[in-house]
Amino acid sequence: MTFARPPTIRDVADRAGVSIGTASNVLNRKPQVGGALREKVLEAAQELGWRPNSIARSLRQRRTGVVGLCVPLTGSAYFAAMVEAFEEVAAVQGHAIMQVLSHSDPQLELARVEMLLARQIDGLVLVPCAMPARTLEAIARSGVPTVVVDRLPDDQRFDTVTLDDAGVMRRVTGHLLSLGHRRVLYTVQHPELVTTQARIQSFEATMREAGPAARSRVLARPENPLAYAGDLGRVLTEAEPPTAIIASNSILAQWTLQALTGSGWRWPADISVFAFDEPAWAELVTPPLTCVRQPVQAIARHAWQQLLARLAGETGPRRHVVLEAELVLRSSTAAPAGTSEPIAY
Amino acid sequence: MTFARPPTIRDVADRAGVSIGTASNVLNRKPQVGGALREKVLEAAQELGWRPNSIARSLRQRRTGVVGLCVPLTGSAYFAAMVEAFEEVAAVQGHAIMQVLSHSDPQLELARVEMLLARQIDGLVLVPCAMPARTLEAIARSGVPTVVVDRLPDDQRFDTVTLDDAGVMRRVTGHLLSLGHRRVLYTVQHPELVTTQARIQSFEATMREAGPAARSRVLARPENPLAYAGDLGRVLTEAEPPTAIIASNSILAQWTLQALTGSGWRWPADISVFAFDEPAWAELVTPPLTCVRQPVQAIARHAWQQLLARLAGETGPRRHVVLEAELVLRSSTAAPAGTSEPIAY
DNA sequence: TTGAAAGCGATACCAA
DNA sequence: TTGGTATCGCTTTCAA
Repeated sequence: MTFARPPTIRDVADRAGVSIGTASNVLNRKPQVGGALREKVLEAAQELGWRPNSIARSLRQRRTGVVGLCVPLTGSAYFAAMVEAFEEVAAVQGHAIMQVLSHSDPQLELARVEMLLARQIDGLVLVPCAMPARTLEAIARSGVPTVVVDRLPDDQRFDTVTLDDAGVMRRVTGHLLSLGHRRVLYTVQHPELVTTQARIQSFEATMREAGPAARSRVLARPENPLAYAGDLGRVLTEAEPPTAIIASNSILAQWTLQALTGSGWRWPADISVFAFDEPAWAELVTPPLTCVRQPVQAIARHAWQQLLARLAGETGPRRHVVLEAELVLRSSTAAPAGTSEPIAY
Repeated sequence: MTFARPPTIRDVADRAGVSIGTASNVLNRKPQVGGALREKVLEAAQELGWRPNSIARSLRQRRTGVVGLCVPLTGSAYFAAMVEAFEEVAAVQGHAIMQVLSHSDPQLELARVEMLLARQIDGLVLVPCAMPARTLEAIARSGVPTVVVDRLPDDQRFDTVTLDDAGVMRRVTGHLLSLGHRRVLYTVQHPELVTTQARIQSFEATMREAGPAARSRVLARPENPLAYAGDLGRVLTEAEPPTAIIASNSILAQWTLQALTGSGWRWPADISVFAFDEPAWAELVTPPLTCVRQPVQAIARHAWQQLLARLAGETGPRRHVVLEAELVLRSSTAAPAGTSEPIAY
C-alpha cells in the first residue's frame, strides 16, 4: 500500500487541464470564472478528494483565521462558560480558537502567549493573571489585535471588556448592610488582581460609609480548603465575629460552604454567605446560595465584536466596555441573628 | 508612524552578513555551526527582535505541532478536567492544542473536525458524539493519527482509550443490590452512545442476576430539568417505585437532586442516589453524593502517550486501553427504607 | 563550515 | 477570462 500524499491544487489543475491560477480562482469562488472550466475543476477536486491546505494559504495571505485565547484555567464555571461562548461565536465566521491556560502564573502566561504569537494568530483574547506586565508588553510589541477581558480596566494599549467591580461590590455590600450586617468578611484568592483591588476598595469604602459600628475585614490568599477552613474557624470564633462572608469566586464559595459544614455552622442562621460567580450547584445546596451572576455571554460577545472590528482594520481609539452584573438573591443571606432593625440602604 | 513588518530570517541573515541557510542553522541550534558567525546571527536576531514564523516552518516541514481536540462540551466537570489535562501534557513538548466543541451534534462534529483537518493538525484526540460515523470516516480518510477517547471501544481504525463501562456499572449496581435495593432506576441523556449502551446492558444483566424480585428501569433522554423532574415525579409515585437512582453524568445528577429537593424527597431516606462523574459539589450537598470517579488524568495521559507514539511513526496494530473507575461511597446511598436484610453481593 | 537554490501549497498580480 | 510567475518565510539538500 502506497501512501499518496494528499493532492495539491496543482494536481487538481493538471487533472482539469487548467492552470493552477484558474484552479485557485474556481476553488475560491471568485466571480471571474468560466462556466465550462469551472465544472471540470470542481469535478477534478472532487475526484481527487482535494482539501485546501490552510497553512499554505495562511502563509501567502498573512492571516491564519486563528484567534488565541488565554485564560487562567477552565475548571471554574465562569471560564468554562467563557470558553464555550467564544468557541460558538468564533466558529460562525470560520475562525478557529487556539486556547492556552496560564494557570494564573505570569511566567507560564508569557510562554503560552508567545507560543500563540509565534503561530501567527490574527487576534488574541486575554484574561490576564495577576502580574501580566511582561505578557502585555510582548503582545503590544507584536502588534496583534488584542482584547483584554475581565481584569485590567484601563490599559491604554488595549481594548478591554470588564465588569464594574466597584459598582457590583457596592451593591453586594449594600445588600448585606441593609439586612443589618455590620461585621463582614471578604475572602479573596488573588489580592494582587486589579479586579480584586477594586472590589476590596469598594467593599471597605461602602462599609465605612455605614458608620462607626461597621467592621470590614479581608481574608486573602488561602492556600487550600483545609488551611482556609482553619483561617475561617479562627475568625469566626473571635469575640466579635463577622456575621456575613463574601466569597470572591466560586472556588472560595465552595471552600467556604465546606468549611462551614465541616464545623457545624449553618447558613444563613449562623452566618450569611454571598458569592461572586454563579456555580452550577448554587441551587443545590441548602439553603441555596446568593450570588453575583456575571454576564459571561455578554462579555464574550463584546470582546469578540471588538476584536472583529480591529481585525477588519478599525483604528480608532481604544474602547473600554464596562458591564454590570446581576445579584441573584437566594436564601444564604439573611438578617444576622439578634438584629435590632434592618437599615434601609 | 510606519508599520514595519516583523523581521524575517532574511533580515537577520542580512544584518549578520551571512546566508539565510546559515542563519536558519544557527537559529535552530544545529551543531554544524561556527562559533564566530553564530554569535553575529544570534545578536542580529536579538536586535531585530526576530520571532520564527511557525506558519512558514510548518509549510516546509509538513508538520504544525498542533493537535486537535474535539469534545462535546466543556461545561461538564469531566470534560473541563480532560481539557486541562491535555493542555498541560501537550505544552511540555511544545505542542499546541486546537480545541473545538461538537455540542453532541454529529453535523457540527463533522464540520469542526474537517476544519481541524484543513488546518493540518498533526494528530487528533476525539471524544465522539453519539453518531460519529461520518466524522470517523473523514478522519480515517485523512490519515491523521487519532486517538478516540471515552466512547467507541473497539473501532479497528483507531487507537482508543475507554472506561470499562460494563465493569463499572456492574460494581455500581452491585453496590446498590448489596444495600438491599431491588428496584433501581437508571437515567441517561444519550441512550445512543456506545458507552451508555454498555452501561445499560450491564445494569440490566446485573439486576437480572439478582433474582426475580429485581426490577431495572431506564429513563432516557430528558429534555431539560423541568421535564426530567416531571418524569421522575411520575415514576416515583407509582405503586412500586424505585428505591435508588443511578444518574449517568453530573448534569443528570444535578437535575436529579434538584427534582428531589423540589418535590420534598430526601436522599437517601426516600431514595438513594448514585452518580457517574464526580461533580465539584459532590461533598457540598447534604448528604454528600456517592459517585463514580473517572480517571481523567490517566485517560489524558494514555491518550497523549499513544498519540505521541503514532506521531513518532509507530505503525503497530491499534491499541485499545481500558481503564477502571473508582467508586466513591458517600452518604447519598443507603439501605432502602423497610429493608428486611442486606444481601451480600 | 558556509552559501546558493529548490521547494512546501497556496494566492495574486499581470500579461496575453 | 485564462495562464504564467513571483511570492509568503522558512527548511533542507547539494555544491563549493
